[in-house]
Amino acid sequence: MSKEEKIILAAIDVFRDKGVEKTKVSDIVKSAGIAQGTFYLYFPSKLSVMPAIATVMVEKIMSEVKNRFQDSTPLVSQIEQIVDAVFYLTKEYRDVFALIYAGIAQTEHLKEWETIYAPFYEWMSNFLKNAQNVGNIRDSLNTERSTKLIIGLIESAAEQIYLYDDFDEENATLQKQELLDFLHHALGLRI
Amino acid sequence: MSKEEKIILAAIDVFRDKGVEKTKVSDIVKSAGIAQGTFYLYFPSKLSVMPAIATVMVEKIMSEVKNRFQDSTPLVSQIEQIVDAVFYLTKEYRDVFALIYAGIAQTEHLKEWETIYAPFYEWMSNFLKNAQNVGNIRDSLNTERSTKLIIGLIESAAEQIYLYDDFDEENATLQKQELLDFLHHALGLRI
Amino acid sequence: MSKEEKIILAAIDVFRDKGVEKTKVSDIVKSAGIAQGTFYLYFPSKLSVMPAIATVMVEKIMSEVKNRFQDSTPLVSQIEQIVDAVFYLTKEYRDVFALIYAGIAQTEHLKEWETIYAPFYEWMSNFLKNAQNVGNIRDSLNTERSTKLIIGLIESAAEQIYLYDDFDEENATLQKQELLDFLHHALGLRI
Amino acid sequence: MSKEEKIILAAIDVFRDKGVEKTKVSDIVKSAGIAQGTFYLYFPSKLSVMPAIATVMVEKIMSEVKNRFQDSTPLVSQIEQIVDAVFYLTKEYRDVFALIYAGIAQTEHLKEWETIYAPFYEWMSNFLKNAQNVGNIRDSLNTERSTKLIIGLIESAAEQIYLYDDFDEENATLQKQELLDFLHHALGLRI
DNA sequence: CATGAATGAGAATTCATTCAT
DNA sequence: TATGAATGAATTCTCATTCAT
Repeated sequence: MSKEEKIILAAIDVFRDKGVEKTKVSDIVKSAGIAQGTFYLYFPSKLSVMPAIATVMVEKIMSEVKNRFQDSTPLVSQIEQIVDAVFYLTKEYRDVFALIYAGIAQTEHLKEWETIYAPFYEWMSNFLKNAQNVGNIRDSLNTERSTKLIIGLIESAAEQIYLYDDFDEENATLQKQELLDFLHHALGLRI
Repeated sequence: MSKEEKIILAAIDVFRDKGVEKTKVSDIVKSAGIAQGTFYLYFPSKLSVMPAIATVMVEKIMSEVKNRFQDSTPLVSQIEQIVDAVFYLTKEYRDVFALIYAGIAQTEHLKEWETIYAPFYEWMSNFLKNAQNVGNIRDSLNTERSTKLIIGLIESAAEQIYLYDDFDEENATLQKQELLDFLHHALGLRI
Repeated sequence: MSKEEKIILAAIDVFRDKGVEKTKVSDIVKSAGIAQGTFYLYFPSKLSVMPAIATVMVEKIMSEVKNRFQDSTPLVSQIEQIVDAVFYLTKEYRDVFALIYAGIAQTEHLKEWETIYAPFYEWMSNFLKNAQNVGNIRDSLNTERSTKLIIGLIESAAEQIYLYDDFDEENATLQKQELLDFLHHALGLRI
Repeated sequence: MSKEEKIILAAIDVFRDKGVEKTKVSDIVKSAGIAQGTFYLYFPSKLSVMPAIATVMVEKIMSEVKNRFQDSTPLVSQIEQIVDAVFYLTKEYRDVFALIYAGIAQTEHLKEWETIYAPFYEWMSNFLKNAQNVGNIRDSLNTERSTKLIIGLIESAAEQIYLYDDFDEENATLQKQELLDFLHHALGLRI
C-alpha cells in the first residue's frame, strides 16, 4: 500500500474517531505509521485529505449499489435496493459523511465534490434512462436533471434518519417506506 | 442593539468572509466593536455562536416563506412560492448555510439543528395537512413524514444549483421546473 | 520597565550568548521573564528586534563619546577620545555589533540603519564643522560628506582589530596609532 | 562545470534572490539541477558554502582591480581606478557582499574571512609599498597597517553609497570625489 | 458589565540530513 | 558518485481564554 493510501485510510479512521476539528496531523501519521513530514509530501494540510476520502466513500457507494442491484428484479425492488444501499452506507459511515460535508464546506473544494460524485450520478442517470426506455417511468421525466434530485432526496432522507434524528428502527422503516412511496409517485412508476 | 446581537451579526459577517476555521474570536470582536473579553460574557466559545446564527437564519427562512406565500393562490403556485423562497435564500446566503452546516457538524450540536429548524418543519407540515384535507394532494401521503422529505429535496436541489454547479440562469430555471414537476407527481397534485 | 524594554534587553543578552542563528524566541522570553505570546505583541519576529537593539547600541556610542570628549583638550586629543570611544565599544560589544550587522543585513532593515545612526553622524558633523571654523582642519574638507567617511574608517579599523584579527594588545595600539596618523593627514590638522 | 561549481554558482543566485536565512538547501539543488543528497557530497551544510562564495567574490575583486589598473598612469589615477573597481563591485554585487558578511558572521568563519581576503590585502600592500619606494606617498605611512585602513575606508564609503543611501548618481560622484580627496591627504600624495 | 493586555498550551509546518537504491 | 523519498527533531506562531483593573 502506498504511503498516500496509508494516509487516506488512517485519516478516515482518526476522523471517525475524534472528529475533524480535534484531529491533529500528528494523530493521522501515528495511525498511518509514517513520519510527520511524510504527510506533507502528499497533502498540504489536514483538510486537503477530504476530497481523497470522499473519493473512497463514493467508491464504497458504487460498490454497495452495484452489489445490491439485481437486473432481473422488478423496478420497485430495484429502487428499494438503491435506497437500501444509500441508507446502509449512511448508517455505517454516518460520521464519515458528516465530516466530508463539513470538511468540504470548510474549504474551497465544493466544486470538486461534483467531480467526485460523477460516477454515482452517471450510474443513476443510466438506470433512469433504461427504465424510461422500457416505459416503466413517466415520459415527462428528464432523466438527466432528475438524477441529482433523486440522489439528493435519498441522501437527505438518510441523513435525517441517521444523522439528525435519534435513531429508531421502526421510525427508520416507516420513513423509508414513505420515501419509496414518494419516489414511486414522483417517477410515475407504471409497475 | 444589544452586545449579544452585535456579536451574532458580526460573527455572520466574518464567518461568511473568512470561513469558520479561519475566523478568530478577535476578528469577531473587532467587527462587533467590542472588547475581546466581552465576547466571553455572552458566548463560551467561538462555535457556540453557531446555534444563534442558525436561529437567525431560520427566522429569515420563515419570514421569506411567509412573505412570498399567498393563501388565495392555487396550490401549484404556492409550492412554487415555497421553492422560490428556499432557492432565494440558498442563493443569497449559501455561504452562511454552508458554514452553519460545517459549524454544527464540527460540534455536538447536530441534534440541536432539528430543534432550530422546527418552525419551518411545522409550517410545512401544516401546509401539507391543509392541502390534503381539501383533497388537493394524494391521501396516501403521510404529511408528517413527507415534510422532511420535501424540505430536504428542495434544499438539496437548491444546493446543487447554487453551491456545486457553476451558476447559470437558464439551467437554474430548467432545474427548478424539473423539481416542481417532480414534486407535482410525488404529491399527487390534483390541481 | 516596560515589556518591550525587557524584550530588547533580554534579546541583547541572549544574542550575545548564543548568537542570532541559534537563539530561539523561547530563549528571549525566558530571559525576559514574559510569556511566549507576549513577545509577538511587540515584535513580529526574532530579527525585527534588531533595529531596536541597534538603537540602544547607538545610544551607548553617543554616551561613551560624550563621556570621553573634553571641550578644552586640543583637537588631536579629541580625535583620539572619539577613536577610543568607538574602539572601547567595539571591543566591549563586538559580538553585539557583529550580530547587528548580520541581523540588519539579513532583513530589509538596511535603510533603517541610517536613521538609527543619525545622532552619531550629526554629532560628528558638528564636531568637524567647529574644528574647521576655528581653522584647525583643512578648508577643502566637506564636513558633511567626510562625516560618514571618518565614522566608517574608525569603525572598520575597530572591526579589523576586535572582530577579525586575533586580538593582541600591542598590535591594537600600533593599529590605533596608524589610524590616528592617517586621520591626522586626511583632515589636514594644523595643530 | 563540476557539480561543486554548479552548487556555488546556484547558491550565489538563490542567496541573492531570497537571502541566506530564507534559502533552503532544496532551493539551491533545484537551481543547480542536482539531487538533494548530492549537495552533501560536497558541502556539509548550507552555511559552509559561504567561504566558497567569498572566494569567488574575492577573485572577482582581484580581476576587476587588475583589469582597471594601469601601470603607466599617475598615482592619483591609479587610486581612482582602485576606488572605481571597489565601487563597481559593491554596486553590482552589494547583495552578495551583504550575504557573505551575514553568512560569515552567523558562523564561526569570521577569522576565515581574513584568509580569503588575503590576496586583495597583499596586492594593495604591494601597491602602497611601491608608491612609497618611489617617493609618491609620505614616508611616515606604515604600508602594511594602512592597507586594511584604506580598504576598509573605500568599502565603507561604497556601502554608504550603494547599500544604505538611496542611490543618486550625482551624490555618488561627489562622495567619490570627497573620498579621493580624503585619501589624497591621508596618503600624503606628492604628485 | 466591560475591557484588553497577557498568557502559554498546543499544533502546524519546515527543512537539514540520511540512506537504501 | 548520484539520487530523492523519507525522516522527525525542532521552532515558530497562533489564538482561545483569563483576570486584574
